[in-house]
Amino acid sequence: MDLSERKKKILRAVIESYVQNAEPVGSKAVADWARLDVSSATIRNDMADLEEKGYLEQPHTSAGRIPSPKGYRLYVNELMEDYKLSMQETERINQTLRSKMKALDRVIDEAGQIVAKLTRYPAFALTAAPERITIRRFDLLLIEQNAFIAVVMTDTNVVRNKLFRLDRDLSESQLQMLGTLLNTGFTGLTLGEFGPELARVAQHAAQEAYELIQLVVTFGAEVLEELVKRPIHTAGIANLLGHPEYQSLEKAQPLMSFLSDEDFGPFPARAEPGGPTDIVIGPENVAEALKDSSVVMASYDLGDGMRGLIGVVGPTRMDYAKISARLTYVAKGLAWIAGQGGLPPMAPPGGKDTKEEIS
Amino acid sequence: MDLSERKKKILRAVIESYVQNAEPVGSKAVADWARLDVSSATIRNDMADLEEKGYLEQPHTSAGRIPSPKGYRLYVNELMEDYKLSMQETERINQTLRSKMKALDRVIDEAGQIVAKLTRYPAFALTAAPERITIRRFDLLLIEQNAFIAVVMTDTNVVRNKLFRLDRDLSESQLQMLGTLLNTGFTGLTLGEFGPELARVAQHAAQEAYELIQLVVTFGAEVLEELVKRPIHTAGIANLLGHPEYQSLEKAQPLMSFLSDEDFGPFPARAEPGGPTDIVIGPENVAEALKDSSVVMASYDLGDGMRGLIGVVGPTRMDYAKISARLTYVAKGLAWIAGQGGLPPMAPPGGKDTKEEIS
DNA sequence: TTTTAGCACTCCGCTACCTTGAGTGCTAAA
DNA sequence: TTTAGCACTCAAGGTAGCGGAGTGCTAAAA
Repeated sequence: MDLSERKKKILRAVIESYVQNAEPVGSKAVADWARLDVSSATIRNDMADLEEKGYLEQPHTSAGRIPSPKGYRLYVNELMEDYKLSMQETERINQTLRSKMKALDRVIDEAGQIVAKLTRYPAFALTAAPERITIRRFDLLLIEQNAFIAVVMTDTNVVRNKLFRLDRDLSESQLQMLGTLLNTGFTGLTLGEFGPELARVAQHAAQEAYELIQLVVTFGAEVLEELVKRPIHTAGIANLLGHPEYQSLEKAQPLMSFLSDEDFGPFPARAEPGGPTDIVIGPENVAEALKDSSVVMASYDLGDGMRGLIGVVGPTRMDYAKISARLTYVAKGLAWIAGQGGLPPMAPPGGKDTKEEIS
Repeated sequence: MDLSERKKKILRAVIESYVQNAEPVGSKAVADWARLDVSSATIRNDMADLEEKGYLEQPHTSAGRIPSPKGYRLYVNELMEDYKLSMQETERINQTLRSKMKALDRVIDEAGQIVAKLTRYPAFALTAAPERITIRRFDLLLIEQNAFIAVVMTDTNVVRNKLFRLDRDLSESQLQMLGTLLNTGFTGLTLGEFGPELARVAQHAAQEAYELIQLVVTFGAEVLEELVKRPIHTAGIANLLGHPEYQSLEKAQPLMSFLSDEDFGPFPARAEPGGPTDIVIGPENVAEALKDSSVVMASYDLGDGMRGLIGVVGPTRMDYAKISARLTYVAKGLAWIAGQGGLPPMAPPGGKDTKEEIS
């Protein structure tokens, strides 16, 4: 089932031409595109063969060929050359990351937007917490007689706070006691273990104290839940419309709705942090709405067991090489920021050398 | 320039039919819709008059009439009857608000999504801080020898935190001193006043201490900046495609891009908190991309000088009454949540038979 | 055996044309 | 002032014809 060198070149030419022009590619076009010193008739024969083998498709007789998902897959696995980011590109990404620099939380929220702008495809970003995430510590700050701030920190170093107002007064020492209770009773517990422990405490503690405990513990549970549920942030959904395959509303709408739906299901994030991007082509997607589209995603390490995932969704006709390169670069930048505790990268994280490329 | 009673009825019939069916309305249809005991010919004459006066428009000769922005304006100001939310609707909104209940911060972020789902139009949500917002207090929590959490709270009771990691160790007492410095030097300052004060401190303080101060103060400035800049959260942009006026890509795309653009400029939020909704029809909008669409928004009070704004964007052909009622209701719910310090409303905030006031 | 040129064939996309029907404005009568 | 009648207009939808790109096949050339 091995393809001859020439056929591979033809397949590659078809894909790259189609990626650029979004139009079926004819034998003549291939002859011009790839400098194979054979006539279009020869290429025609080879293309017929490639179609029979399932790498190419024909929208209709007398149209050119377009790559099939299988064709894209072969391309991604074997034929694709690494795309080198140009100096301008890396500089642009660096600047964006630097200017958008805020608390890491926000960076991740905004990573999607950055990627969407960068790739002109809709993007998504999410963070994945380890399954057994727990609260590491509670801190309580009295700010008025009847109001305090609860600050909780998970064992993955995520910090969240919430302001509580009560209808009665509270002393500093009461608050300290409450803090001690929380830190001894409710740290190191996973989400599911909160309920039983809370019930146990309900028996010992006074009614008043219990109410406070419940309040703060509930908040802690919400934090854990949010992290475990890993909500997906999407950005640049409107970018879809810029690409010809989504010009017809019937094509665009389902995908847009799918992406708008806050939780489009736990992605099968196979990609290893820091590793190569994960490319899922057309029908390889599980979600029905993605069957005609491709997903490219990069995973990165946030430290403390937390992982981040950013990716884009687009037509199967994507410049996988370029998108991959950019995603990887942004992912590296984010990991860098996380590792540095918030300092933006002042130089390209990966240290790449540059090659001329068409943008 | 006063219209006869019959002409008003005709105008209203045209608008309500058009809102429902999205198709130009003919004289015959009006005759059926509104039970005026006159023939279509009579209505035809009146409609011609209404067109001459600028309340109706004709897409082309031999089509029915559609309302002009001026017509909608008259309708909204005088003809529209208050829409009563049904029991099911209020119950549904209540449930959503209750189930989405989290820290107020998140609620506001999600308010847009709730509204988008509720109205089937794209929605936006933002909060507006008073101009002269300041930091009320800093709290620093040591969590490891070389890491601490900074918690800042504004005078509008917004609380934000950030984790700092250092490359050297820090003692509890050092941190306390730092906290005192911050709380004496940098509370009560507006964004612009940070710089000079920081410069002043730079002269007195030791290099080491200054670095720390700068770190935390910068974070405080970021918080203030975020609140003042009031970023707009949008949701449900894909909802646009569900409406016939955005079926053609040329119409939909500019608006979608506009809405995707994180900051579509400071809205002229004329609406008073708790007051009636603000309705901006078609060309009344300043933004070019909105000239063919309408915006309905409701403002609400978040306490401490903070205000929230939620709204939807849709075709000029909107059911203004219904949308207004729903927005007002959600806005009231949010104000309620804010006022109650985070407790979800267990009963409709306004009473079940609430009549929404719309001027 | 592989490559090439030639040629008939297919089918999409475009334009031009026609038909249909809804809705109008106008006129003259009630 | 209202109504009925009628000619007129124009968008939408359907059909026919064509031009062109690209194919598969065949037979000759390398």
